Amino acid sequence: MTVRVDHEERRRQIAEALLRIADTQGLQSASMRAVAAEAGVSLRLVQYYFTTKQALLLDALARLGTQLQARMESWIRAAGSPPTPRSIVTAILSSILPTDPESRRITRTYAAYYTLVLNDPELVGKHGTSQPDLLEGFLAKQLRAAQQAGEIAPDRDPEMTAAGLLAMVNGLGSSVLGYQRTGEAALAILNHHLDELFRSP
Amino acid sequence: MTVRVDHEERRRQIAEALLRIADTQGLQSASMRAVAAEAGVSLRLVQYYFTTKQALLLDALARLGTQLQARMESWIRAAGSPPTPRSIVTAILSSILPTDPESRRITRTYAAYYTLVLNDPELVGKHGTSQPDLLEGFLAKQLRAAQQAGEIAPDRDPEMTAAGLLAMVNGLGSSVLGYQRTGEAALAILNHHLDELFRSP
DNA sequence: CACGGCATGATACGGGTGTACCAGGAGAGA
DNA sequence: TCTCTCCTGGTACACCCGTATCATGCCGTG
Repeated sequence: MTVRVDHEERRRQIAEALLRIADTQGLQSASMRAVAAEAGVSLRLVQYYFTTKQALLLDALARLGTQLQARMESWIRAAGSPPTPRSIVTAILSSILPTDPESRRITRTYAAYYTLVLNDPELVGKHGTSQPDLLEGFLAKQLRAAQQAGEIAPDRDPEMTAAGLLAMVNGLGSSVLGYQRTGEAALAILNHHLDELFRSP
Repeated sequence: MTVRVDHEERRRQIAEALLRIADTQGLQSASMRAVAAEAGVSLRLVQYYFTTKQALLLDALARLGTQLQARMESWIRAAGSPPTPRSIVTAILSSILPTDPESRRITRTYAAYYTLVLNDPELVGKHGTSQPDLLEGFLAKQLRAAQQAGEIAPDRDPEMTAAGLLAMVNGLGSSVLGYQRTGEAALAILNHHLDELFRSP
């Protein structure tokens, strides 16, 4: 029953080669041949495990999402015990900011995919509700909890605040990747706004 | 002394064809041939007026910047007379949000250029301090004025707030372009945060 | 032992890309 | 009128792309 080689392992190896190229040279440089070379396999093998390029791109994107989720969960775990709503919110938002090599890599690659999707919407569209919406809801839930604990003014709208914070972090990330700001500066801006948000009314 | 054809007019015609393609099909579809066809001229002419593709890209980007600036100034003018700091800030931020065809076009095209620059930093790097920084400073100045007028709590840091707002609008724009939110929803989120910011302490 | 399917390699095909080259017409200055 | 510079067209070149095709090992199963 066991196949000769581990398909999943090969697919992972190839998909991660794609992500590596997307990070360092951009997605437009991630040709089938380049991915094959980066993964150390022949072009034919890339075709074999991912029939088409779009399939490869989608698979790699899914893996990237998994990586980001793992990173966020790790940061939440490291946020302190017991976790408070504020520490969770801070952990989530900071983990997205490109402040270290791993987050830089993830953010850069996401940005590359973003532009790809902009001009080919149905490439990724069928997934229905996208991850950002789920994250936004989770964040809003934490904000509401903090609100009930009296850490946030009661007249703040949790949904709007969550959406705004997420958008801000996204924009800050863009500016960091665009060399307009350092990761530390972006983090300082984020923390300033969190301090402003979390102060007893 | 006058040349036979108006060089500047031809260059504008070609560069705007590039921007039109970048908006509708993405920058990667803006090949020399496609731009020539869109502008209704021969490939040779595109080469003649812009020797290389990079020159064409840079010229078009400069024009895009001019268009955005004109839009912002127009919105500030329309913000009401006399303009208050709050109306100016609101006008600037709303004018960036992709809520109508023109702003959608500008934002989309900027996003396309952004990804291009990500993997070729020195393409646009020599321009020194970039426009966003200037805008951030201007915004901060308006916030400080509002602060002195008592419309904003005095313990807010104008620079940090300006940077945060700008990043938030940028992120909101991304989500609108990515079909995660409508332009109206993004505007509502922005206004909610502005209401929160501009309330007498 | 034979055989059928999985896994791999080499290479071909049609098309698109940026750029370079060659040629010619048209109007201005001598 | 001659000439020279500006402007324009057509086309060729070398390269890269995604995909398809043909061939050939190897291994488990009958």
